[in-house]
Amino acid sequence: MAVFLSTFANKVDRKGRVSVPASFRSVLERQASSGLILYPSFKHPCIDGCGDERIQEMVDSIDRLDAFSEEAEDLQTILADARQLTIDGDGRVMMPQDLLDYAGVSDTVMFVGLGKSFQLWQPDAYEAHRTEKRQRARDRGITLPMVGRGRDT
Amino acid sequence: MAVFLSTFANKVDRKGRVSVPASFRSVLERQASSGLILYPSFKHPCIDGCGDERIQEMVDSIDRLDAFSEEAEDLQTILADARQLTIDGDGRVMMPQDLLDYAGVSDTVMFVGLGKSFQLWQPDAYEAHRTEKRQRARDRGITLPMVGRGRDT
DNA sequence: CTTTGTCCCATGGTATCCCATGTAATCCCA
DNA sequence: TGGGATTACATGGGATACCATGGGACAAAG
Repeated sequence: MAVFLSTFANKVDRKGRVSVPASFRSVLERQASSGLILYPSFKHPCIDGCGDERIQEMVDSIDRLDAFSEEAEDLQTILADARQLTIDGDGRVMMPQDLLDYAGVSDTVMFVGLGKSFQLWQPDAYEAHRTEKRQRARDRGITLPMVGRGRDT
Repeated sequence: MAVFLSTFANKVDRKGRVSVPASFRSVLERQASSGLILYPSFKHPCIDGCGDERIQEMVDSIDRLDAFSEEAEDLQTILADARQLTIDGDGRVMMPQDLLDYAGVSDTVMFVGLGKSFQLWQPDAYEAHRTEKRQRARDRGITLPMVGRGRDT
């Protein structure tokens, strides 16, 4: 499995530790990620996460924008706010308290797979977010222009 | 056989396991799928299913959209709701309870081949769905423009 | 010396593996 | 072509391994 899929609700223990879902860990390992990277989402009250690979792509993408442009500066704040966490021997990470606060997480956090990246949400907030997005997708008549169609991939 | 064809009614045992129809398994194996992927259908009270291959295409397609765009977010809900299941040595998978609930399945589930993908239905619901769709096709006098005739797709 | 993060071990629940059985389809040979 | 033998497949149950989680011990930092 090479992508982050599905959602998992895990507990934050009193020491601030959280188990990273096993399937997410295997994706990260495949990326040769030394750990995982978290940063506050600028669109939602949640935490964005990914592996080294994805951050590298983001850095490259930002680098391609005009230097000193407002857009580039804004996006660079993502990098400034990002935290690199190491996964311990039991598959857990220490969650920074300020990120937990930002997402409103107290004792349970949801890992949400988004393909090449993932998010961490407070359970109720995620449920609301999910329903809204799903409804919107349905209303719009969801379509996905697939790349590689017709190929025998 | 390279496509998902026909329908099969299989039992969900008390542990939540279901045998994947042998012909479906051989299609998945041909795709080099390590398992199969299920997600709740947008349009019907059933479960959509496919192999890794198709999900990978979806991820790539979403990845071409601008990161953080609304469109990408809507589509990512599919990935968030998706589950990757591994097929065990006996050709079975563990069905997630919430997906069973979504489709209204209790003890029997129907595997419905749709060519490049498939669906899982509660038997009665599927029968109703099937007659309705067949009736509509007949009423409209449906035709099918064939593509790629002669190709090995 | 207190606090905070890391490491190690223990535990309960659950998914996975392995083996057994019944049944239906297929094969084989007369 | 019929009928017994064999295989493939779906299904059930018990044993095992994995995973999320909690707590204590140790080390580093202030």
